[in-house]
Amino acid sequence: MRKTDRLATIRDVAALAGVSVGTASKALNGRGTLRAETRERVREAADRLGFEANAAARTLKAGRTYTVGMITTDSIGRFSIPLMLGAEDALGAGQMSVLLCDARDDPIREQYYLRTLLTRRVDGIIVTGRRAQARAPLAPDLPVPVVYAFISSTDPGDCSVIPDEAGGAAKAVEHLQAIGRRRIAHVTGPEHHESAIGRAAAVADSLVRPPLYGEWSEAWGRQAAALLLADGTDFDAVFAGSDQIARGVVDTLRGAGRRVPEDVAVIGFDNWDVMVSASQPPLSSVDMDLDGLGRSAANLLLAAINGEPAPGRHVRPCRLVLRGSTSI
Amino acid sequence: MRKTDRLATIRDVAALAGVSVGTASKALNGRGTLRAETRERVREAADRLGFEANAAARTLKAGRTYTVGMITTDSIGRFSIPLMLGAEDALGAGQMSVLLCDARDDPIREQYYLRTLLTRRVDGIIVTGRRAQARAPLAPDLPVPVVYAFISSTDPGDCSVIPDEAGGAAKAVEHLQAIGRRRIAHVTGPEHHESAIGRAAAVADSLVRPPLYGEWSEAWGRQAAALLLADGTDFDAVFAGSDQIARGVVDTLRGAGRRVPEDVAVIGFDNWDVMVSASQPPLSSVDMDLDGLGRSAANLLLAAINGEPAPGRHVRPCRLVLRGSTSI
DNA sequence: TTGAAAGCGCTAACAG
DNA sequence: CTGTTAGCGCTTTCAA
Repeated sequence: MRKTDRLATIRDVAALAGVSVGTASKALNGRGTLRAETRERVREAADRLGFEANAAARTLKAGRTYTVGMITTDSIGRFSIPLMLGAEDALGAGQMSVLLCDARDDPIREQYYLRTLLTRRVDGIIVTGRRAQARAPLAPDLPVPVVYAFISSTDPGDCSVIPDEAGGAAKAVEHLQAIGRRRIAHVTGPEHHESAIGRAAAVADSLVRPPLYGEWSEAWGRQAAALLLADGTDFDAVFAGSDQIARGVVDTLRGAGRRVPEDVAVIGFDNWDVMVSASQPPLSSVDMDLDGLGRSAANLLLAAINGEPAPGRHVRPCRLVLRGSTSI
Repeated sequence: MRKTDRLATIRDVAALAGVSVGTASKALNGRGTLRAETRERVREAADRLGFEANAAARTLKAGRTYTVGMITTDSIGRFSIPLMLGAEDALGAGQMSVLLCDARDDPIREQYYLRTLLTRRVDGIIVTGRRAQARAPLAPDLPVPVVYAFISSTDPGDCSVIPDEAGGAAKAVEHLQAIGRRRIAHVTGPEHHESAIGRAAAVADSLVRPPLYGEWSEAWGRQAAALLLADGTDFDAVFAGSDQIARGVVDTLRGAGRRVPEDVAVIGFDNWDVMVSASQPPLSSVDMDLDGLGRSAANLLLAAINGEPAPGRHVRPCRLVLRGSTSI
């Protein structure tokens, strides 16, 4: 970068190169037909001045900002981040920048950000959130394409990309069965939480007893495991609704002398590195591929921006990652 | 938001209201002297058309974008997030938007993003990263103000906001001493890691034995605790370099029959909610106030944008959060 | 092969 | 009190 104080304009470049601004523009953008020597001279001048074309001016002319807005409805957290990174990655490859908006569960903030994004004429908007759940559309009839990622829109005409949580849960239980477990317990989050419900429903038929609903915390995992031990449930596997729960379960089981995975195999959900690797033994877990979800969302958005919208709910598979808690 | 397909321009508004664009502009921005009735009529027209002023046009005129770039040098992670949120919060209050750039430890990416931000004529840039460490400046002589947050710039003339890690460490040890502990061990991260070194140096005089350096992981915490138990060190407190390490320490101590905090008091570092609350007992920990750091950085950037730069390293205090692992 | 000029949407200075 | 006009920086016809 050069040491200018005011950023150079194309007029400065043109002047320094001794050409008109039109010529300078062509030279810098490889348009039109210019003498190679002229082109070179302009490039050099631009270099010397540390010239960077003013995006606002370009936008004004082109009607495109090459910017998308990313709104996280609830605060940015563990789930939104990989999503955002995936999206940012895919968008960056297409030279798009990302405007970050953290609405923090506040509808007022959300609408404020929406207006900001509209004012800035973003080419599109990605909406994401902390939990995989349907939410009301951002606003009716927006003049730019919108893609919902992780969360989905209640309007089926909107474009949403969501993980196949039920499928992931099924995979977990199928694996437990494949390693010979038949008495599977399920410990998961709150009964009013869509993810907890959906995953539980997907595995209900294979459970040795009704799911235990509680919080998404290690403490609940410990509590639930104690409960299972206390009430005499005969179980040889636990499918946990989150890695935190799984870890609590594992700790308590081992504390009570049950071997993991020999006596009880355990599978978590989220594949959260910190949890799965700190657990003893390391946790097998269901990975929702948030990164891929974000990338998908970004690509769907890019397609929509280019006039090829793909409305509807796009469901992406989860994958099972196996570690010590299910393999001996 | 209205159902237009192309966003309305001020000319549409003016036409609908039956006034000139100049008048419309004044009406919408509360400038000049207009009849109240006219003002109202224009406002209504704007409303009906769902008009949002084009930011690019404004930018072109005003020379300001009301946008700042946020570059995370290493990938966005646990430390950058609260920072970013704090900054975004402070900036949002000033109507500034944030362009997110994740450079992922890749200098090429970083320079690419820098150019993007310059092209977009951001009013300023915040640079942040995963670890509190000095780094080379983004580039020499940038035409916009830059503030480094959490990480700092090796150029003392740059503006950096960093946590007082040494102070935080001192606080931790002072508290341990205040509750009567005299034989304090220190288990921390890699010996080549600035944070580990700085914190260890700050407490060296109060330690019962040289610090144990290892990884920033629970596994290392467990290992180190086992080591302390095995080599016969007589200790009644452990100051851990991270909450993860602390948690590993606690688990192993309890497993070996030492009571926490009765026999050994433990303090962690980072005050990472997931860790401190899942630990049994909950962990006392040093909080670097990343959120406040981000807010500070944003405010320093805003000041610099307004022509009042505050170069140099700004050190912000850590605070000790007390929980069960140090109080009986 | 190059230059001149119009115009993207908006604001502000100046006329009327 | 309102309208006209110039100009922010750039790209893109259209002429020369």
